[in-house]
Amino acid sequence: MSHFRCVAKHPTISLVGSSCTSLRQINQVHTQLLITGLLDDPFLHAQFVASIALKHPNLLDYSTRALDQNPNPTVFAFNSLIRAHSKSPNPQKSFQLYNRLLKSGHNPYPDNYTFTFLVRTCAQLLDCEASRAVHACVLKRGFETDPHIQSGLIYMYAEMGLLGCARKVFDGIPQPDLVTLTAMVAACAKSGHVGFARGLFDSMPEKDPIAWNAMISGYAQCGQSREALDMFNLMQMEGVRINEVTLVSVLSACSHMGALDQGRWAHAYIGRKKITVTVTLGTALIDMYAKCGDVNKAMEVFWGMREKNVYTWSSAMGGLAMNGLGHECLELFALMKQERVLPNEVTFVSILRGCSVAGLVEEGQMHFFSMRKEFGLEPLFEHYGCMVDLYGRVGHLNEALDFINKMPVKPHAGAWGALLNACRIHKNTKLGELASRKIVELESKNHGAYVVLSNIYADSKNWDRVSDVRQMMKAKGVRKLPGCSIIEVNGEVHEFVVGDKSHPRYGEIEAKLEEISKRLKSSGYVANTFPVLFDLEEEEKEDALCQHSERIAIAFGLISLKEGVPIRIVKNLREPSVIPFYTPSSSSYILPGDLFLLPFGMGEPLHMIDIVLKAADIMVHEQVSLDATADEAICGGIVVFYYDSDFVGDFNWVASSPAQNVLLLF
DNA sequence: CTAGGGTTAG
Repeated sequence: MSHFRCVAKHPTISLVGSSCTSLRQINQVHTQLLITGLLDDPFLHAQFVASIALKHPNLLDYSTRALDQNPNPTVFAFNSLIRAHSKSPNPQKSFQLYNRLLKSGHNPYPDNYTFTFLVRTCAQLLDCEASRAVHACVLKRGFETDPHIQSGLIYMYAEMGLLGCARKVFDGIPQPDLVTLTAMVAACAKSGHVGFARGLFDSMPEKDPIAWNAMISGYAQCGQSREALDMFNLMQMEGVRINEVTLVSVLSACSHMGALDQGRWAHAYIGRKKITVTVTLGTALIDMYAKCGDVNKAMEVFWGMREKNVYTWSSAMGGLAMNGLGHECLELFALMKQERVLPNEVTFVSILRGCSVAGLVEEGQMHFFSMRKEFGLEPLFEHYGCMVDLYGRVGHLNEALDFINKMPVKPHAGAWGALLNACRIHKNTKLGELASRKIVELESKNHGAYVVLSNIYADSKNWDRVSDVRQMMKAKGVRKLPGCSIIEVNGEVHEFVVGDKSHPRYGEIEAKLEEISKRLKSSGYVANTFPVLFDLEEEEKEDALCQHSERIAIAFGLISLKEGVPIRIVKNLREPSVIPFYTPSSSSYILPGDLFLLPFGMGEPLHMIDIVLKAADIMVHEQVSLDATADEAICGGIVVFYYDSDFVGDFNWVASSPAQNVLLLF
């Protein structure tokens, strides 16, 4: 039988991998191999098993059964199956194969290959017990010096959040190579120690594109979007090859900071460099456009993709919901089912949000129940939160509370948070108190609960209570997250916090701020100071209002952007970001001095603010609730028009949110 | 004949 070994690839067997697409064809080849006795050769048998296992992952049972068709299967055959199973939906089956390998006689012992695959299986399963066992076997058999296994172990421990273990492995390597170093960089970043990752990255004697990608995605995953983009610029300056993965991380960073210009640039770059838009890259583009408020562009990318997976569908649906297009979100879900793509938990978050923004309570309930019934998906905390939001937004506060009380799991802060938010929208102080108390019980450092509660009190002009909350926050050392505003100018991102004087052009900014104030006052503007900064004196309030980070960012936009260019301010507050969009327009029905904030997500505090500049007079206000009456909403120069279908033809609309009956015009 | 590091949605 040794003469078979001269054959690099037996023609019949290579047929199985390359041109057999159906089970029927594989069966035919298989039968041939059995009849001719070729499968008796362990070498050819292994080749056969390997090619089905790796090229037809759906037929794993088939290839596993084929293992028995040779009395003495080789380690290679076992390894191929273990490897294939490690990537399958049932990775634990690779352990069964490993046990069979151990029992299968003296000659096939597990080798270093076997363990690289088993380590992968552990990482896939996030199984600590199994990881310890596999690691122990590695040590027992002396494979711990194999660099493939070392990097695998680092990856495995990082996946499980055991950075200490990853580090132990790493420290045991006398001369870590490029791959193990990159694995460690990624491990540190994944565990949130991105600064440490950077130190390690900088110390690397050589870096390839993958190492750079690890660093960039590390920043992006830690929420350090700016650093991710900085890193990307550095990568370009150093002339490192940029690939698809780089751009996915860059787009993700853009999404999180609402950097539409940078995102568009990345999109153009993909086109210019003829980079293939894979499913992953396409999904990242959809997410970027949707989160930056350009939902039309997001959908354009979506429809242009020929391959779509759950991520793609969920992102698009989530993007539609986020931009107030609840009905469209649900239509897309119908289409997704038609295309036989199975939804997962994340898809249902998008669906429920779609129902929520469209105010479709019953449809939301229906989907919530169908999750388990139709798709076998157990609702997670997020879904319960969405349901509370669904009831709460339309004003069914008692039902929302009822839903919380009947939750089969202990209500989490998010569920109470959704209720609290609904209480703010529908001005229910009593229930709001309950909800915020619950949140604080669960998360004592949750500043949001205090802030919203104090907003509820401020709303009903209950100043004593407002001050109580304030005192409580001080006593417990709860601090509000500093809000910051980001503005892009010529692709460069500038960040401002309240009262920020650190910008190199602050002198000009200050002059512009004063000019704005004067012009607004001269046209009769009176600062609307009561909802914010309640513990200050009136003059201080007004002063503080002028120091808002949005205002500073706008002033900077005014001095640095050309007239007619939209000023786009992105806020960092709270995830998920809700981002509106703008359309520059030449027609103007509004007087100069008006400022347009385009809020999305009914009753949400503004996370992202788009400002369309028509004239140099601008005023900005912290936030506006969509539940405010039109009169209330027109404060601080913010104009929010309530939607009236008769208006649509007359106005050049910027953004509309039919579910909220809000139309924003300029 | 096989193997290691980087990627998307909440």
